[in-house]
Amino acid sequence: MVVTEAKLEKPRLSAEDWALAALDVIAEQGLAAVAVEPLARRLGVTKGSFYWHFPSREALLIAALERWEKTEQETVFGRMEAVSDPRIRLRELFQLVAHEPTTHIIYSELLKALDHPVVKPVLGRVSARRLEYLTASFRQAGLPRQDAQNRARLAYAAYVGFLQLSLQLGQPRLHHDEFEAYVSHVAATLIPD
Amino acid sequence: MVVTEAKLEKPRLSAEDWALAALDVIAEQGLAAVAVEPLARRLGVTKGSFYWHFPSREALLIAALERWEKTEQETVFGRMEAVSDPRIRLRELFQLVAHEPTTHIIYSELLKALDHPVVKPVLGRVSARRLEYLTASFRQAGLPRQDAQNRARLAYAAYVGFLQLSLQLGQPRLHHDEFEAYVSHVAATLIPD
DNA sequence: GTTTGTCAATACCAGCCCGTATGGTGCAAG
DNA sequence: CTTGCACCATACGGGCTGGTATTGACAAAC
Repeated sequence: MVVTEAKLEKPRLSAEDWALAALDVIAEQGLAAVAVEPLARRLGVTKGSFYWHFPSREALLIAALERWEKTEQETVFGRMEAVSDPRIRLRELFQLVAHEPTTHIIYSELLKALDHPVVKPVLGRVSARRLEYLTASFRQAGLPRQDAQNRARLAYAAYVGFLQLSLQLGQPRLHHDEFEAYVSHVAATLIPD
Repeated sequence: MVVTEAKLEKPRLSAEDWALAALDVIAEQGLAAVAVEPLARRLGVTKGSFYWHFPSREALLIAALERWEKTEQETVFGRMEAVSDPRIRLRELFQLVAHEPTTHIIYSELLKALDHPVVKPVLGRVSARRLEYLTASFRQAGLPRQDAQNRARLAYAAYVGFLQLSLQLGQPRLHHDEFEAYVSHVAATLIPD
């Protein structure tokens, strides 16, 4: 064998390992917590390792966000492209928030770190893509163009707000049945007949 | 005269001056930027002054948030209590976001700082009060209890999301006419006939 | 006019982090 | 076996911040 893929014994990190670890920290404690030394401790090494793989902390953030943006696009859009009926797609979107929340947690954390110049363009692209997709879905559902655009803004704002309120604030602490009822209500309210 | 109220010549700060300055910094650069030494520089004094008024940085945050919570309640609710028609109240709420955004900027910044243990209970109370108020308004507008609660959650999530997207991300960069059209659309969509 | 209380300047230490410089491992190819 | 590369440890300097301690200026009260 050319490469021994036994990662458990000798960690021997790669740049991608650092990027993944950074995304983990973002999901757990936010982007501000992505510091080199704590990350190194977390990975069982020291800073010396990090500065071999990356020239600076900012380079790590860029790499991590780049990676997240790719997987995000594949995950969310891949799952939603499969559904042809636009009315059901919206239900799927809100379902995803509760049932597979990892990507959305990172999105929510990045939303809190928009001050950082590296984050803003990434989230700008992601949000714009999602908004366009929503607008197109509402058009397919029968709304005229202006209404579809405004409805998409409303729906996406509701998505973002619900993320912040539930993940960050833990405010509407809904359990399963309540959540399903809420999703149904949202769908009935926002999706045209 | 007992007290010389000439604040311009001799600053001679009080604890409230520090709290107000802290709120300014929160609105401008977020809660993380509220540091003692930069604040002192901003006020033209040094740390020695600060630690006479407050025992710690956290005490300053508590005082600032306490003050914000009070004025927030007076401002927002005072403005909304005046309107009797619940359907118009929602329009007013969204209008406030655009036309008098200072309080909402702070709310948005605090939303980004929910990690901090001091922030969470404050925003929890504020959000809960607003949600209750919204729920009551929707009930007054004719919705049954469950629907009113879910509609309030939806409306408030849309409010929060729009705040984050517009203030932080600058994503839907709407000018006046577009914004008015969006508000009308939201009202038409969320408010029952 | 001395005392007291309020507010502020200065100096200082500890903690955390970024980034650099340099030396030290292991493994794999020649 | 030794050379080289990939990866990591150690040590250091500098910056920024929180917090403490001490002293100083200035007004009002007595």
